[in-house]
Amino acid sequence: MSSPSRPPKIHDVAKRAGVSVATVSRVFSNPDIVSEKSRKAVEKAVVETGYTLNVLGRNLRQSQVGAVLALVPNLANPFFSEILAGISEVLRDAGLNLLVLDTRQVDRDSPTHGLRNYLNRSHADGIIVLDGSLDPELFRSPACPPVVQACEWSEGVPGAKVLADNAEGARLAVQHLLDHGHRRILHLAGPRQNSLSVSRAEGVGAALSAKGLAPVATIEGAFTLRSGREAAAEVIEAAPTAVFCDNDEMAIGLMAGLTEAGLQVPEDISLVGFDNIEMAAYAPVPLTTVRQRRAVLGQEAARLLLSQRDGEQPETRVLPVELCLRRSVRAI
Amino acid sequence: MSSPSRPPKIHDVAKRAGVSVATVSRVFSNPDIVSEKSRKAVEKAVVETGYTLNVLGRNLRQSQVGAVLALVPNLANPFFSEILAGISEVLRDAGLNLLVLDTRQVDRDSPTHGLRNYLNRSHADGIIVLDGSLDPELFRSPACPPVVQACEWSEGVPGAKVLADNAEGARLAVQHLLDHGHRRILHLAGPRQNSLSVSRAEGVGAALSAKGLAPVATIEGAFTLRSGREAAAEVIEAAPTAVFCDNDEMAIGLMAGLTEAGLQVPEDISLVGFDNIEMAAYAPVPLTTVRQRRAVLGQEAARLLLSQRDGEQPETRVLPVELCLRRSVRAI
DNA sequence: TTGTAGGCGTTATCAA
DNA sequence: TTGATAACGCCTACAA
Repeated sequence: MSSPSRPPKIHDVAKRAGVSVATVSRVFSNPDIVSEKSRKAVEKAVVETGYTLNVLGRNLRQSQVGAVLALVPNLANPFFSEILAGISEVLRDAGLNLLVLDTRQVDRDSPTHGLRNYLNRSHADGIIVLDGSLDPELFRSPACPPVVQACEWSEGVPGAKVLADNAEGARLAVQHLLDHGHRRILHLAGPRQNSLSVSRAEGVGAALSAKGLAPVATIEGAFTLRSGREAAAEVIEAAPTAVFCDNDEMAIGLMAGLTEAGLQVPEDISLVGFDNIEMAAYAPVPLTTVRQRRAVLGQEAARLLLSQRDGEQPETRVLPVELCLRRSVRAI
Repeated sequence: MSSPSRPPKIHDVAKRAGVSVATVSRVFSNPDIVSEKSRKAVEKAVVETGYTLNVLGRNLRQSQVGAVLALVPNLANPFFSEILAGISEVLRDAGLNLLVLDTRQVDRDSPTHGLRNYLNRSHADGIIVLDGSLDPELFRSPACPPVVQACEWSEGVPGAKVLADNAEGARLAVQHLLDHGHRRILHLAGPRQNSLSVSRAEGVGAALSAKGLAPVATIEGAFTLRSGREAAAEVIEAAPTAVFCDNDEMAIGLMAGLTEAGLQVPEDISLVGFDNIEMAAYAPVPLTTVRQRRAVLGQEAARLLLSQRDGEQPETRVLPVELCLRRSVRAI
């Protein structure tokens, strides 16, 4: 408990406890194999010296970082925070830390400071990619630790994937609209090349084409409140009776835009979203939407990463989604 | 570029380039002091071997982790994600990584697995605390790296602080209500012991007492949408003409609760929030609120941490706030 | 059950 | 400008 100028090392503890450094080390990593007597002595010495394990030394020796890196397209976007919370939870139980990197904030391809330098076994023991717009080549280097893609994805990245059942969710949503008599259905989609947009467009197409229909229009948004609001004019022009939005934020933004233009939801236009963010229930008109469990998605991603690290085969897991009925859809 | 079973080390590069390991090291850390000839040779060898610097070795040698730890009360809460984005940005420019830890997810005081084990120079080069409910003693250990508190805080924690001007924000909000003729003002506050709640209550008190008034009631919420909605009954009972809410989520929740009870905002009750989350502008009634710049707060926190690391004195920085006028307040 | 000793990969010191 | 070498702090055969 004294306050030495230099932090105590394992050696100091050993000397004080009258045992070898190996014994001290064992008390930390595998207490059961050391005699009660030695263990007590070590524990006492640890308290007396104020020793704390130096993780840097251990990590170097064991060639492990003790942390997993999450690659997030936009750290400020609340959509990802719940996923991160799920990831964090599982990692913690496994004794691993969570590093996060905002892929917008990092040079994508600078050879010296770019993303590439993070994809290295000495930087992280594993990587969870939440950004589907990265160059798959980055992850194919032999120096790259195990990778799991979650939520968004891109082809060519090795490793496991966890996805919500995006196509099925979109299909459910549109089917719901069809069941309520809607025929003029508009799709307010995410960015064209985004993997989520692609899957959800599939689901939309599947539901509609079963009835011999197609969207009256597909508008490309940016998954943001603002882009939803800005789409209002174009939506009104296309005169749908219902709109399926690729996420809740665009739906709520569109709701605001429609209201400003004097249209009522759901009387004039029905709306369905995707995600079931908490705010969906508090929107001006509580939003009917597709729930995907973001925390579970994060947990699954972390679990898959751990099992991959333990040598198991990468697999793709598709998480079920379900429709959340509220008040933004009416029958016609 | 060959694919050796074991990753190349600095030694391999040195041999291949016909120089010493020291020279290779210098090419990475301080290229200018090595001759062009040697540098070229090393760079060539690096490419040929596919060498990447092993950060673990460097970190041990330099007794640094290359990362800063952010302690967040609830990683799933979108409020913090923007702060984290600000932190991340500044850290990145300084070549540091961001580790995040959800303080809810970690045993607060388990001696072997608890929070204490993270507050260690071998775990992180610095710590940014966004949780005001932690035991200050944790941060007083000599093994603890530099600390900065941001947003929430508690007394007794050493190091710098960055805060929004909470009292002034609350004062502005209540003054705004007073200016619109309101006299029966209710305060929907955060948890009683929370530092934000305390400061904001001060501001509320200051504005009201200047007019010889006091809140018609103070209700304790939990900063959540749900707690706002649940407060509706109690609010209605107290019959205020206006409510100041300690954050936007509670305000929007309350708005929903009031609407369900058949009251109109702002006709029957005016509402002011705090934070200016993006959703505030898209609430059923666009919410008048106090803006605090969360990204800036995060940036400042990171900057203060860096300057503290460089030996400068810890300081407290109070960031200005401003009123954001929308439609949830009307004159009476 | 315990101790000894070598090595994890890098950087910094010092001398050349 | 360069090279040899000793740390950095810990873990883990291997031997006792």
